[in-house]
Amino acid sequence: MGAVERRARERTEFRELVLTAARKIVLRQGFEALSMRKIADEIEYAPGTIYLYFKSRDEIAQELCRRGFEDLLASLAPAAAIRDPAKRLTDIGERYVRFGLEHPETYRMIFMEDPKFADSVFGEKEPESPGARALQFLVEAFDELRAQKRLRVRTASPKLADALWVAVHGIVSLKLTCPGYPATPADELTAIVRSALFDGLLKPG
Amino acid sequence: MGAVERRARERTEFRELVLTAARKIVLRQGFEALSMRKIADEIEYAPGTIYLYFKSRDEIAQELCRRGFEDLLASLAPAAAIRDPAKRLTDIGERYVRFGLEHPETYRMIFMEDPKFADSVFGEKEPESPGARALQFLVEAFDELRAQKRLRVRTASPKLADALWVAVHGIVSLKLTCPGYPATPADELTAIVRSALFDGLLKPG
DNA sequence: GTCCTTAATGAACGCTGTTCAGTAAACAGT
DNA sequence: ACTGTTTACTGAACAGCGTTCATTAAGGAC
Repeated sequence: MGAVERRARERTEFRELVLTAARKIVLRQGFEALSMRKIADEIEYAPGTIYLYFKSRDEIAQELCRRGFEDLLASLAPAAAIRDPAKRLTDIGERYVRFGLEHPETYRMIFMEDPKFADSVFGEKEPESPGARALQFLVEAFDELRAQKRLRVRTASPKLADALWVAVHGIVSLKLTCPGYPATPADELTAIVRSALFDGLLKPG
Repeated sequence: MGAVERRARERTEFRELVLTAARKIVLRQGFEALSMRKIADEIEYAPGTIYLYFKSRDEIAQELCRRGFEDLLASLAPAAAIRDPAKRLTDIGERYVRFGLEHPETYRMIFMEDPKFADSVFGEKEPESPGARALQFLVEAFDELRAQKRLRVRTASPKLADALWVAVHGIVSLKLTCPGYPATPADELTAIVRSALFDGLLKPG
């Protein structure tokens, strides 16, 4: 009898229903406006029902973060096709900033709210948390640059990757928080940071 | 008769009482735990009373931001004594990062929450909002470098100032949101960013 | 002493996350 | 087909939130 399987399927279907509704609310009204009662209204169930499928509001938010981060990774993926590691890093940076500005609510949720939400992306000690995977992408590019003897610093690749990450994150998060500041457009900031980092880190030519 | 003056004084005294209590709560329990009822409890007044002195919770939060930013500015001030503009910029960056990490709740409140809070620092169209004043501090240093012909880029000083700002902000805000990431310690990140920016922007020597 | 302005209250409204006793429907066993 | 049990779901309830407002108590003026 497939009763057990059917229940499992219905369970994931209901979770999907909730997450879809939650995502819709976050996109339309912002993360802070996400409430269990609004989700319940949206899917036409009583508020209590959601707690039969999710432990808490935080679990829903964390799942949204996990998926949002997957979206971010997917938007960076095309850069992998670029052979030259320096150009690849540039492309990743530009894509990262673009994603953040085009999906402000998603980006806020992952990188600017409570640490416990970011935990769902970076937290798990697994060797391969989604966040660690993304960073590895950067680390490899720096390793390639080093192998090609194009780096003029001895700084370890993971540290260079972190530095690049904080820089692009700074651009996105400041733009999302301070309306009107920084006055310089995001793409110009990205270009300045890129040129400064690369002219500073790479050998001429 | 000084009745009018006395009322005005009592008014600012009560506001001060509220703000002090609010600050205490934010520091002890975090910004999200700040509530009108907790403030009322702390100062031993009814919740409604606070509304006779503040328009809303947001007004209190904005005033806390304004003061928090003044504290940040004050913590950067000693850097002004440094003659060499490059060393001055380095010192400002280090002080900025240190302030952010040592006052996480204050920093969060100003730069990572709702844009309306940051508005109290950067918003007003006055020529001299606190935020604009702070940025001017950076702009002047870059202007000095340019006057000394030590810059190897033509990029306008305000844009270079913005770029430096987003970089240090990136370090602080990522450290505050992602526990454990970036793995590289903040001071190392600061050093990498500094060296990359300066080696990239400044002429050798 | 009376009047009037002002300060302060605390109950109320509608919202929040979360829990839980109660109900109704689906299923299993005979 | 009927009973017994498991399951899904509800909606009322609790504690807390920001905010408003009619009501009360106190202070100053004449």
